[in-house]
Amino acid sequence: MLTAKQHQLLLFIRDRLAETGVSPSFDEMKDALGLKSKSGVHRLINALEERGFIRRMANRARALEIIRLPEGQAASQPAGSGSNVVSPDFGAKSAPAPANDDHSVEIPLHGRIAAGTPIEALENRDSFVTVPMGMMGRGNCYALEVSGDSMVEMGILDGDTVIIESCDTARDGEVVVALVDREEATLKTLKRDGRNVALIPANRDYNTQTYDAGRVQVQGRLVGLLRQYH
Amino acid sequence: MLTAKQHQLLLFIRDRLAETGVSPSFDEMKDALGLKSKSGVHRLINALEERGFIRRMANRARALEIIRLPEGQAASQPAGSGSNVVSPDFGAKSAPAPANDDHSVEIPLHGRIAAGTPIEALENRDSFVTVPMGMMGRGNCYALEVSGDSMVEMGILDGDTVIIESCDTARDGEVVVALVDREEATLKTLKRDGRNVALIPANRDYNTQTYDAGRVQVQGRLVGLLRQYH
DNA sequence: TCTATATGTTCTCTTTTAGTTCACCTTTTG
DNA sequence: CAAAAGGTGAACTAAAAGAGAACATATAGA
Repeated sequence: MLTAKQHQLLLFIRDRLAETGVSPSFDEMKDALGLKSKSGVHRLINALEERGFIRRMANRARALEIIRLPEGQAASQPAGSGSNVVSPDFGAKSAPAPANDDHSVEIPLHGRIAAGTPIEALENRDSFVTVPMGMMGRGNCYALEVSGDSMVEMGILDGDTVIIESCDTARDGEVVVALVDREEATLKTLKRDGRNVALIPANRDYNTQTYDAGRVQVQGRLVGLLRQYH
Repeated sequence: MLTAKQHQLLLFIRDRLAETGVSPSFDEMKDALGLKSKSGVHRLINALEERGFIRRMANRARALEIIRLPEGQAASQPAGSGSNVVSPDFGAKSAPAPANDDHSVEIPLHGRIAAGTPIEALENRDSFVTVPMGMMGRGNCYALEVSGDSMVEMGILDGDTVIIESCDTARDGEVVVALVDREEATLKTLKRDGRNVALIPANRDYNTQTYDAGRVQVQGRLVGLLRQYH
């Protein structure tokens, strides 16, 4: 899964975070790995992000976060709503009224989904997302956080939260969560072609992958999307 | 995740909250960090809010609240409210449960917005949209339905519902609802250029419109987006 | 209602720190 | 061998941080 250097860097970041609570800068990581240029670090960081081990805020200093660790070691709590989140108690002045009836539901956030990597199983069962009722499908739904830009041309951006309705079949042209070889979960448009199944990204920089139908398993279909701007 | 200063400030706020139950004022934070101006504190607070470590109420004095702490340390309970802590009653919940608490709010759907046409005033006062709490800004919010494709390259598609926080100013680069000549409302990225204001679409087929600042009135800024797939 | 005080927000300017990209080279590995 | 991973250095861009002042807003009391 990881190369030696990537692994080394990941552990260094973890230690720094645990010790000081502050992520290391590229220069510090460069020194820690004994490198002389930080562009190497840059590439390693990209690799770690692509593989779903860390998350970071684009163009922000020291904004790294560890999402999981390779085999064995326990991952730390991800951002967002962990168990220690406390709900605010806004005094409602001109504030909109809380929706106390059945206009919304909470569904579990099962993790992140990226092109070419498994869903992080994110066993945090205490991660939930509130979703407007109307956005749910009929079946059982859960949420995933999108990682990567393989679907940008369909308006699905990195960081978006997608609502997935569990199902094991899909119509041609639907966007689905597909598991390939029981390993890699991806969010793609599905098209069938005889015995083959095509998983089509919405980004010119990525290629359509075609597999034998037996290798692809549909896990759900896209029914909604939430995005927050900061 | 955090820079040294951000981390330092966060811990200071936590300690103050634990000791006195009251959040420190900007001046106190300024002194605690050894600064001579509180504008720096303001920026740090914004960074902490953006990263999801604290929450605050707009224009309220000493209204900070710690949501979580960086790796390791446990978040402290907020002063006044012990009752509204998210209860860890997972396990029995594999089916989505209705959200009967304050995780979502209903905001009015004010109509549709398109490039170059006024918002259809949609005086249906009975149109509401349910929105997850976390997606709201701090101010007064309302929803609009997007019509047209002038923002597709930012992942805002025809038919999407956008959440707008009412405000009359915006920072450079923010996506805003702008009223031109008190007539045409559009959803665009705003950039200032001296006396002029540019409204930039996210679609190669549309042109940036530049107006004298006096002709453009900001009505709100984009804070969230909802999309349903059928 | 007016006003003083405390507090929070914005703005501009400057310096420092940090992240990104690129061209090119070397090492490792399937 | 070829591809992928790793490494270097430099130029460039952007964010963080500090200062100081003007302005906005909330609250309580006259």
